Amino acid sequence: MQSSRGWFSFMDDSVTETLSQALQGTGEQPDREPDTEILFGNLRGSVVGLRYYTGVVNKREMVSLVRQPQNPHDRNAVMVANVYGSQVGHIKRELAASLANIMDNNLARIDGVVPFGATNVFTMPVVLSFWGTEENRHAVVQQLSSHGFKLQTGSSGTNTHAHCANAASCVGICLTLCLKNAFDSLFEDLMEDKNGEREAAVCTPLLPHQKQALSWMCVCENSVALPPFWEDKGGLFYNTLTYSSVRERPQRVRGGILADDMGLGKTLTTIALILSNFHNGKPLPLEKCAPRVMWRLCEWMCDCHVSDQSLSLQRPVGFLQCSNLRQTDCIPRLRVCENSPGNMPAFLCLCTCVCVGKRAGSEVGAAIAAPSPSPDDTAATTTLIICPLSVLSNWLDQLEQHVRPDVRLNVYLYYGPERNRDPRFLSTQHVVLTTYNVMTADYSGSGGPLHSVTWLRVVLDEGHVIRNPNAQQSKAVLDLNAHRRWILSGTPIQNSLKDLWMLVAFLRLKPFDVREWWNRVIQRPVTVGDKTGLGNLQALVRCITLRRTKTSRVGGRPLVSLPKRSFNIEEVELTTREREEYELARTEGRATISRYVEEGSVLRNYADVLAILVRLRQFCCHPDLLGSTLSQTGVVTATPAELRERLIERLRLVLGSGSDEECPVCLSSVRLAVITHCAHVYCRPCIAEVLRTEQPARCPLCRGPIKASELVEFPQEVEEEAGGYPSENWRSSSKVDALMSSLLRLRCEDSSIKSLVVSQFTRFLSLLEVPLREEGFRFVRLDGTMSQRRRAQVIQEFQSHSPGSPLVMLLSLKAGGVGLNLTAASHVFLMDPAWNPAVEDQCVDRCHRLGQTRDVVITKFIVKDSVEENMVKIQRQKQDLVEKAFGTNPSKRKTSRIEEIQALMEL
DNA sequence: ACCGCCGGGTGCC
DNA sequence: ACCGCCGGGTGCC
Repeated sequence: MQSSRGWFSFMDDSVTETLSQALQGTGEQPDREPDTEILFGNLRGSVVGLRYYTGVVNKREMVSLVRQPQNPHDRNAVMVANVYGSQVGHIKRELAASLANIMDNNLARIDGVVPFGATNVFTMPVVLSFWGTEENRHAVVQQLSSHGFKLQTGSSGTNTHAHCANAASCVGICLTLCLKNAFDSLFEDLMEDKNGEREAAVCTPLLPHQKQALSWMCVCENSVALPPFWEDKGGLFYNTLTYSSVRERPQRVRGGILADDMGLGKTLTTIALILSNFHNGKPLPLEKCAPRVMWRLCEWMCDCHVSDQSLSLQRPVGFLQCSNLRQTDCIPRLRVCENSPGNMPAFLCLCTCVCVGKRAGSEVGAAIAAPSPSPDDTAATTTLIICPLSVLSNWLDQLEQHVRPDVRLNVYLYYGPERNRDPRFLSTQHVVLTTYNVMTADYSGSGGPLHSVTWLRVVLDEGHVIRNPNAQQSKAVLDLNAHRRWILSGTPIQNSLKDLWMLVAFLRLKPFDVREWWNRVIQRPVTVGDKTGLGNLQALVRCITLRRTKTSRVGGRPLVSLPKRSFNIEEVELTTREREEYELARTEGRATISRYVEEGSVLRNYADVLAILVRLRQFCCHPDLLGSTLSQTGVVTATPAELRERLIERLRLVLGSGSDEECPVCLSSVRLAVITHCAHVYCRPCIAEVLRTEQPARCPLCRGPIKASELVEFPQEVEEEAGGYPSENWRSSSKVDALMSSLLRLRCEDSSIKSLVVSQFTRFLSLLEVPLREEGFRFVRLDGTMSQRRRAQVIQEFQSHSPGSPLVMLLSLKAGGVGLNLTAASHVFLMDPAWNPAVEDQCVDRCHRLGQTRDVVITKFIVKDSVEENMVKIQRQKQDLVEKAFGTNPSKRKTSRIEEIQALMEL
């Protein structure tokens, strides 16, 4: 179930990057991507030599220009090809000389459209559009005019979005924004009733939305419909966007993108698809066998051979997590595998996960391959599933769990050094499961066993990982042979349309699998803000994608009904003694900060300010939280270098405490924190973007010069001084008391209710262990310092419903990935307010999600009359601010930040 | 190509 | 005739 943290941080970074680009985007950065290109103008030219080539075009058809530097007659030759790549002719010599120069120096991208005269015999006209970055405009115009050609500018061209072309401002911030909105609405209609439902061959009953997805997938696989934008024009097939036509029917890939939110059951639906839609819409013929659990136990017990003499087991082939087998039965007999992949729990064992013998290999294979009178190519019988390593065990678990125990599905785990690389063997399996890494390693640019098989179906799990077309794994994936192709991904579009191209290319959606047509027909029009382009994109996505979110509704009813959740703020009164101490610290802090405000040096002493704020926030939780390290030291006497050192040290302490600080660039929680020389904290990707685009680079907060080499890395999770607090020296606090009385009351009312206790301060979690232990609560703790393995253990323990299982989980606010599943808990106690409400929401979502059976109650403790109260007020305005921040400039944001601090300190 | 260009044939009106 | 003009041959790059 747990998705690797790595993928999520990857996603978050790229989101952050987009955001930071959006915030800084002025369109002036040199970027060769089509997004930033503008139209220089159009030029009428002619295509000659038509009679020598077979390529034909239609009226208004788009054509592409291809340089032919090796042409023996003219090294400037520019070939003209139609959408399908057939040569139509050449650009006339004189013009070609000029174009060659522009193309070879990459000064502009040149699109061609044949406006009319498509049936001419000897030559035909072509309208060329020149696209490039503003900085190259002059060179292009110059180059053309030196050959006596003049670009036509204005809206007279045939290009539909020419009117937008001169508005360079289109390219910058507003563009990114309108794109973002566009993405949001891209999927709007996708959750609608796609088709009826279909019965499944799995033993787990499918939920209605899963049945719906299954039948949609079956229709996608079985239908022979044309791909979008193609029309059958009596024998010829005509593309309504490129105006091209072909004689052979353009094949629509049998497959698509299942883009449901995480947790809606993409894996289960896919397993059901494999079982129920084999050839000609018939289910996969499966051999009956003894219930599989017995098989498994046999395997465990005899290690590598089985009592049933008719089957002989393969050699060990990989690693298998056996979490849903009877572990207690098997564990004593397991061999612990020494070279198991690092992030898998140690209870993994070397085992055989498939039993394939002579019988299974030959007879079953032959039965499946029996000839049938259908359009299906029945030679292909195997489904290849490729997934990240982190979800491999999930697939095995789910196959185990959902396939009826009395049938034998041959699943081969293509993983590990001993894997069977024989393509003939692989193609006799029902399912071959492997990882992107194994596939890519095998491929290494040319082929490999997986590329020698023609698969019935290829499934890319977490398919967004192939969004970078330059990555080896993407190239390898494109080169697989398959009849049906599926992408499973909760987030098919991460940050740009470019992500989608790779998916479309994988699905071989004609003609967009060729980058140029994708760019010309979809990407550039959409980027330039063309309404038709966006409509086309929507139409395209709609017919290859099914996406539902957990809030989607189908036919007016919610897709999945989550239990209610309620949110309370519980005000905590400090004791007189605490209040005195707090006021002392506050007055001191106020004095310091108000001095900075008067001097106008808040941002220069930002680290100091943060430290003061964190100190007060910690005080609200527990007076012992503030380590001695945060105490005030002399300020005036320090040299600038010492001051800087001190400030940076302060920041390290602030971050080290677990405090959820905000990145001034992306306005969300700092991820992969780095500290600048001038003592400000940013996400690494955010500041990297500043360094990349600004010359010379300046700190977005104080405008001081920054250098990449001077950034101080801050380790992701720092080990706070470990060890609990000795009970003798321990004292309580008002907030601790408030929590404990809630927990005790809950346990009294219903001892089966489990709670999450969340704080951003890891030390606070340690402090809380003492009273929990004293009151006899069984609890576990999950924080960022724990190994992947330990986390899995803790989660499993907490999620367990057995009588002695923990009632409380102490959870650090930022621990764990987004996918963390803590549905055993139905109460959430947020011990301290975070800057970023989204982080709190995320935390709550860990238990308020699919699988939660109880109503969820969230309690947030806020100390009355304190910074915390002010933080909550600011939080309320936060969403507003974030939205406005898109339109405001950095200096405005800087001011609002100072105002925010003043508000916090009531200055 | 119902063009342009080339180069040989030709040569007052 | 070291030209012009005519008309056939010819034709992408």
